[in-house]
Amino acid sequence: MVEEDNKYNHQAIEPKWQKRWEESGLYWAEDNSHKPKFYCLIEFPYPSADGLHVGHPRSYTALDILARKRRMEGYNVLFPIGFDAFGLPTENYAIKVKKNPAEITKTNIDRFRRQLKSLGLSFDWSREVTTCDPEYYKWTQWIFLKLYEAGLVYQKELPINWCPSCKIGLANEEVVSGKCERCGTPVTKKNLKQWLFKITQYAQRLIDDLDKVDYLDKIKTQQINWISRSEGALIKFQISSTKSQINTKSQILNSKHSVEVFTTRPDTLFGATYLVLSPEHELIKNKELGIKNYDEVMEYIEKAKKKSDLERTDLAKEKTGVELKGIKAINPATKKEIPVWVADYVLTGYGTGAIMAVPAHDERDWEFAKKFNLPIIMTIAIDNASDNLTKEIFEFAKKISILADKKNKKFIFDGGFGLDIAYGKITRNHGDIDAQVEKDDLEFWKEYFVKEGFEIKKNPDERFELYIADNGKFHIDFGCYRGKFIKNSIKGTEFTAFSPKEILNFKKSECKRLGTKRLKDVHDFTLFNEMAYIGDGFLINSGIYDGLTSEEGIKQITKWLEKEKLGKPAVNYKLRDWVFSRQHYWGEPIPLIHCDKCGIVPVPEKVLPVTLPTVRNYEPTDTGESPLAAIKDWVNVQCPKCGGKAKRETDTMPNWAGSNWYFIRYTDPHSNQAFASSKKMKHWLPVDIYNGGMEHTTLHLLYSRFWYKALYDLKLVPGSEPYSKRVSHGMVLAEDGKKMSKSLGNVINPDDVVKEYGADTLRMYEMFMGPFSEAIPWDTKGIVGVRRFLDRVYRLGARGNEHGAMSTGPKAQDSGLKVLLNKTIKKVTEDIENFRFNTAVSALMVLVNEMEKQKQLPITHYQLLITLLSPFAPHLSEELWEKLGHKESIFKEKWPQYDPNLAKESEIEFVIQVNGKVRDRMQLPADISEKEAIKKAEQSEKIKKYLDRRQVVKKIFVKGKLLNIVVK
RNA sequence: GCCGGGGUGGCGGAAUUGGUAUACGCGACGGACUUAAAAUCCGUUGGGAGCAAUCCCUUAAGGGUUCAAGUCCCUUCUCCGGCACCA
Repeated sequence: MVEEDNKYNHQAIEPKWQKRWEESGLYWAEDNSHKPKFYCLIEFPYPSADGLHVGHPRSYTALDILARKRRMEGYNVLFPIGFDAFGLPTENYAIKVKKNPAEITKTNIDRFRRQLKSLGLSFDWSREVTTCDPEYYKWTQWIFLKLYEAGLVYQKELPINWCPSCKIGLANEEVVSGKCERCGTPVTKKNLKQWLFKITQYAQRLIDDLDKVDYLDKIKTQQINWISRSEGALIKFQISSTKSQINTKSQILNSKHSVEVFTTRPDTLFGATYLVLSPEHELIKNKELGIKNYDEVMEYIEKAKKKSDLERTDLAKEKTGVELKGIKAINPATKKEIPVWVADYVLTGYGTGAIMAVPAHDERDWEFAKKFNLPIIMTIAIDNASDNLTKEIFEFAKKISILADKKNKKFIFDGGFGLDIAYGKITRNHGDIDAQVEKDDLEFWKEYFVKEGFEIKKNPDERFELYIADNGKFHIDFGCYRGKFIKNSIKGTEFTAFSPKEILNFKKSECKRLGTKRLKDVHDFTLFNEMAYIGDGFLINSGIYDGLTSEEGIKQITKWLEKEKLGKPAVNYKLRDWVFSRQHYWGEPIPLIHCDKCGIVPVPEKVLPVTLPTVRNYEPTDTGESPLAAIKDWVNVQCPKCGGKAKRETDTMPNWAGSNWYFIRYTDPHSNQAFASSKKMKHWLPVDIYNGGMEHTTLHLLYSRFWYKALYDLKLVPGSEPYSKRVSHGMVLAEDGKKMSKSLGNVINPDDVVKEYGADTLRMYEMFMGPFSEAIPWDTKGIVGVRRFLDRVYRLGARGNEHGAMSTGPKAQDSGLKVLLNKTIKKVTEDIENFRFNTAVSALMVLVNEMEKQKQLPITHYQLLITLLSPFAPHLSEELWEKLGHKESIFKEKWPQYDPNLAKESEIEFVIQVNGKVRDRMQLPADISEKEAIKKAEQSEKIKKYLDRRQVVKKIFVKGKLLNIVVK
C-alpha cells in the first residue's frame, strides 16, 4: 500500500513494533515479583497444515487485550503460548505426503509462529512449549507413571472402531455417521487390550468441585450432564438353571449364580418380569449354567458384535434379543421365576451390563415385552387420593353452570381437570379450570366468587385461588387432584367423558388439560394400549408396599433389599473410564514394559523420555497395533526389574495427554528437574482465566481437571482445581454463515487480512463483530469500517498543527468531552473485564466521533484515547504514542482511571410520558427533583395537550430518567 | 426425546437488567471535492399516513402482569448447540 497522508502504513508500523517488543522482552512474565499475579491462558493451537484460522485470533486477541490491560494495571501477567503438536491429522497428512510427522510438525509450527507473531499478540514467547518435544513429553510420561503408580491406570480388553476395508483402527472422530471417514465402509468393532484411566473414581469430585470455580453456567451444565449421575440400587437376582433347580427361599439365597442389575427405580421391583443381559455379559459365557440354546445365543452375540455403533443405537430400529433357555432368574421381591434374555438394547458399559426389565414402567422394556410377548405387571398407580376434592369441584362447577343458565349469563369452561396428558405421555398431574365469561358479566362473577369465599388474586400460579383477567378470562386453580374424565361442551354446561382411546388420539394441544377416568382405568388403558407409564405414583401390586409413594417405595424397598443382602443403594455415572491407548504412531509412547516374568513394569524415571523412534511407515498395522510394534530393536528391551527379555508397550497416548497439563509446564517451561518447580507452580497456579472453544468443555476440560486432581492427591500440584475461571468464544463462520472449510472454498486466511488491512484492523474487527461467545459470520465489508476508524484516529493526531492533537496547543476546557472521556474509560474498562469487547470498541468509536467535532483537541485527551485503544490496536497506538514524543512504550503506562462524578452527565434529556408514551423530552439537570420535573412538565405545550380535560391519576417519577403522568 | 441458549432494521448487532427501542459499524441513497474514479468529508436511512407540524404501528406470534415490557409470567412457532436405548 502506498503511504497516504490520510492513512497509516500498517505494513511499516506493525513489523517495526513487533520487532521492538520482542527485543525488549516487554511481555515476559516475572517469576519473582511483588506485583499481584495474573495468569491468563488460551487453548494452545494444534499446528495443522492449514495454518492459522481466523477463529484463532478471536480468542487470542480477547485475552491479549485483557493481558495488556492487566499489565497496565500493575499485574505480573503470564500469557503463554505453545503447540499441541501430537495427533491424528498430522499423522494422516504424513502418510499422505510420505513425510515424517516430526518434520511436518516443525514446518507447521514455524508457520503458525510467524502468523501468530504477525498479529502482535503479547505472548511470552520465552515460555513456548511443544507437546511433541521429548523435553516436554518426558514429563507427560512421568506424570503418566505417577498416576500409574497411584493405581489410576489399568488394562482392559475393549472394542476399538475398526474399518474392515482399510484394516485400520479408527478414532471416534474418524468415524462419520458410522462409516470410515476415508473409504465409507461401515465401521465395526475389534477387541484390543487398552490402557484406561479411572476417571470414574473422580466423577463425584468433578461434579462437586464445580462449585469452587467460576465457569460459565452452560459449561458447568455440560460437564454435569456429561458425567451424569444417577441414584438407585444394585439388586441381585439369583439364577436357577436346569442343572440346579431352586425352589425354596433358602435355596435361592444359596444359589451359585446371580446377576446384579442397576436400577433407578427399585420401587418397580415387583413389576420386573424378566432380566436382560447385554451381549457382552460374563454370565452368558458360563458353561455351568447349561443354557439349552447356547448356539443360538452365541450366534446372536456374534451378530450384535458386528453391528456398528450406529446400528446398535438406532432408536428407530426394532429391538432384538434371544431368551436364554433353560435358565431362569428369581425376582427377589415376588420370588417368582422370570425369564432371562440377552439383547443389545442393554449396554455393556453402563451399570452392570444387565437390567431388570419392568415393561409397565419403562418404554424400552415395554417395546421389548410387546414384541416377545413377555408379561407386563403394573406396579405404579397414579394418586387417586383426592377423589373427594374432585367431587367437590365438580359439584361446584355444576352449581355455577346452573346459576349461569338461570341468570342468563355466560360461563364457558375451557379445559377440564385431572391428568395432564401431554406429548403423548402421561406426565404429571394437574388441575385447573379455565373459563370465559362475557366482559359485561365480569362484575357479576367477581361479586359471586368473592361471596363464595374466593380470594381474587393476580398471580394465576397460586393454588386454590381464583383469577380473573380483565379480558373476561377466568382461571381457577384447584391444585392437584385426580378425578373423573370430564370435558366441557362448548356451551359450558355439559360435561362429557373421554374414552382412553380418544385420549391416545389427541393432538398435543388437545392433551393439555384433560381429565381421566379413575386411575385404575388409566392403567387398564395403558396395559391394553400402547404405552408404559414412566412417571412417579403410588405402588400397587407390590405386597406390603402397596400405597406408598414412589419416593417412599424406593427407600423402603432398598432398605429391605439391604437387610436381606439382596441389594444396596448405588450411584452410577454415565461417564466412562478414559481409554488412553491409541494404536497410532504420532503420540507419546506409553512408558511401560511387558515382561514375561514380572508382568507390567514401568520404565524407570531416570531413563525417561521413552522417545519415539523414526519409522518407515506410519500406517497403523493390519492387526490394529501401532506401527511401533514393527520396530523390533525398539520394542525388544531388557526388563528393568529382572533384566530378562521384555517388550515395550507399543500403544501411544491420545493427544489429550499433552494438553492435559501444558498450563502447568508454562509456569516453569525449561526445568529438567521436575515437570515444574513447586515454587513456581505455587506462584502462578491456578490459571486465573482460561478461554477456549465450546467443543472442549467436556473432554479436554474434564480430563485436565481429572489429572490435576489426581496430581493434587499425590501432593504434586498446589490446588484441586486448575482453572479458576473458564470462558468460551464463539466460532467465526464463513460469510455464507456456514463453517469455514476447504471443501466449501469459503476459508478466510488471516495472512491476507493482515497484509491488506493490518493486524490491528483484524484484531479490532474480530472484537467488534459481535458478542464474544456467539458464532458470527465473517463480513469482509465490516473490516473496512474498523480500518476507517483506525485511520480516523491516526488523522486526528496528525491534523493541522495549530489545533492538532500532536501539538501542545491551547487546552480547551470542553466539559462535554470531559464527561464523555470519563464515561468511555469506565465503559471500556468494564467491558474488557466482562468480555464485552464489541461494545468497548463501539464506545471508542463514539469518542472519536465526538473528538472529530471538537475545534480544539487537548493533547491529554488524545493521549487518553490512544491509551484506551492500545490493548485493541497495539501497533498503531505505540506508533502514535511515539509520535507524541514518548520514549517509553505505551504499555508501560498506567491504565486510565475515571472520575465517577465526571462519568455522569450533569444535564440529561429528561423524558415526559403520558400514560407510558413519550410525549416530550427536555434538557434538564440530572438531579432534578420530582417537584421541579412536574413543574417543567406542566409548562410544556406538548404535555398540556394531553392533560387537557383529563384527570391526573398518578405521577411516577424516575430520578434522572423520566416522569410518567397517568391520566384518565 | 432430554438438557442448554437464542429470535430486535436490508445485514453484524446495542439497550445501564422493568424506564427514551434500533447505539456503533456495514450497506443503500443524496450531496461536496475531482477532468474522472478511488479515497475522504457532509446529510438521509425501521414501517405507514401527511405539503407540513404531527400522528399511528413496530423487538418471532398470541395472551397476561405493570403507570411503564425487547427485558418478567403463560401459550405457540422457530433456529442453533450438546447429549441420546445410560435402565
